[in-house]
Amino acid sequence: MAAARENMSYRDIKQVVVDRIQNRIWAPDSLLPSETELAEEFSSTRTTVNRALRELAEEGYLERKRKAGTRVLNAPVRKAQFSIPLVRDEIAETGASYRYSLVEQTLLAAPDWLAARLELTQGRQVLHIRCMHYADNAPFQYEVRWIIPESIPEVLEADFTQSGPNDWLVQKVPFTNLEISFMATKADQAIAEFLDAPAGDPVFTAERITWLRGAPVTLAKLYFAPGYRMTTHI
Amino acid sequence: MAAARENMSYRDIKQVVVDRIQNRIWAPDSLLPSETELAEEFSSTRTTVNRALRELAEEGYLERKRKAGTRVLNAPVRKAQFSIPLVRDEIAETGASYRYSLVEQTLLAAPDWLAARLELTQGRQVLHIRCMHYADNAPFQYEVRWIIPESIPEVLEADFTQSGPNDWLVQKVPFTNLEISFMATKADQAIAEFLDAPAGDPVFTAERITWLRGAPVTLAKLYFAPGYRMTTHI
DNA sequence: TAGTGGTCTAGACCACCCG
DNA sequence: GGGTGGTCTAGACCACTAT
Repeated sequence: MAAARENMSYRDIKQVVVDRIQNRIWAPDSLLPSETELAEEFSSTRTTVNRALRELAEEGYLERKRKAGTRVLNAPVRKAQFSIPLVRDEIAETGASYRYSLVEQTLLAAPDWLAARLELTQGRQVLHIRCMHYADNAPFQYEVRWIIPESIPEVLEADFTQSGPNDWLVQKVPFTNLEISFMATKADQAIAEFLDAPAGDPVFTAERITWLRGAPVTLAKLYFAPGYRMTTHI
Repeated sequence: MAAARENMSYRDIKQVVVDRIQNRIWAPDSLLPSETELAEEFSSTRTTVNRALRELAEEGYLERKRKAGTRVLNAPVRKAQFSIPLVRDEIAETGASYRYSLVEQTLLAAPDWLAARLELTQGRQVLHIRCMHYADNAPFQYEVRWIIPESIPEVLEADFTQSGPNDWLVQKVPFTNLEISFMATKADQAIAEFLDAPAGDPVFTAERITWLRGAPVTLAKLYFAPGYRMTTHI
């Protein structure tokens, strides 16, 4: 069968390994030859084989343990990757025009549920923003957001009438920790009105919490217009 | 400031780079020093620096181009990763007990929408299965699935009374291409009944299509019980 | 065309952990 | 204890692309 070929790149090796897994030459739960042996078979080096196997492990095909060796995973715990783009970009990518509109901006005391969610001490001041994102003038996403000025004081001077808090935050808050949840919620009166959907209808919802070096910066609830699907291929 | 240290691993280097990005020492859109320069600063080698920067690029922090160099990304197109576990495992992880129950199993001609969705020629025979997954005897997920026997003939002999098609497919279909979508749907009568929720309520729904070497194998619609959230941290 | 990242080689030491 | 993967080094050639 597959005789040793010359000049196999780590990509080639990945492909061969995946093929063998898919064709059950290496069945689920079975042990692969050691890196050294594979390097020999592929007339390659252990470094190159290592990279191939390491990436396949990251992709969920293999499990690797020192001494134990490399094993084919049977559970397809394949990792789905979603990129979480800015609404603006998400809309632009479909070729539609993007429009933003501010609905409300107020400074208020953090409601209890928010304080609990973000682990704030009570009575903290927060900036509350509601806004809309349109694609080709049709409602695309209704955004309800809370920002903690204590974590990012400049926000009190920011102007959200022309562009959304998302755009602003991206410029101000470099890279942080995120928690993203997806769920289905029932459209209340406000959501229904802004998304132009019947009240009570199901709405695909994302909740996104952002931290900057341990301090909570913002919580956003993103309500998507009816028909929205989040899709990925692996 | 940070003087060159000895023995920095690629992990250390990643950490330093992330810190510098977060502290705006390397601002968004700015260019990093070349790998060679960084290797010198960190008293390391280009290989090691390369691995650190490569991984950070995969994680969405950096953009790398030959000749152009390595640039800090400003758009936080951070990639959210979700693992898509078997229901059984997902339930087990919460510590709850898992129970499976078959609702219906029929062989029928593929409905038009399914044929279109899977790019089947019309009139193809499909196995239709409906089943339930319970966590601690409470409804957790209602599964509606179609399997194409032509792609995997053994399915006609399989027994789905004791365990679900998911478990069976995992054993039979090694690794394939997946398309996963998430959306919010409205509970119809059947969904409502099985999930023990009011009809018309929003239901978090996953649709999963699996291919085996280009041939469509199965389409599954997974309806989650009220309150379900899919969450990830990055 | 020159500079950057992409990749490979050959070798080494080490950490982990199964038997 | 010994074999496996994890990582690092030092060097090389190459592919791409900005200029």
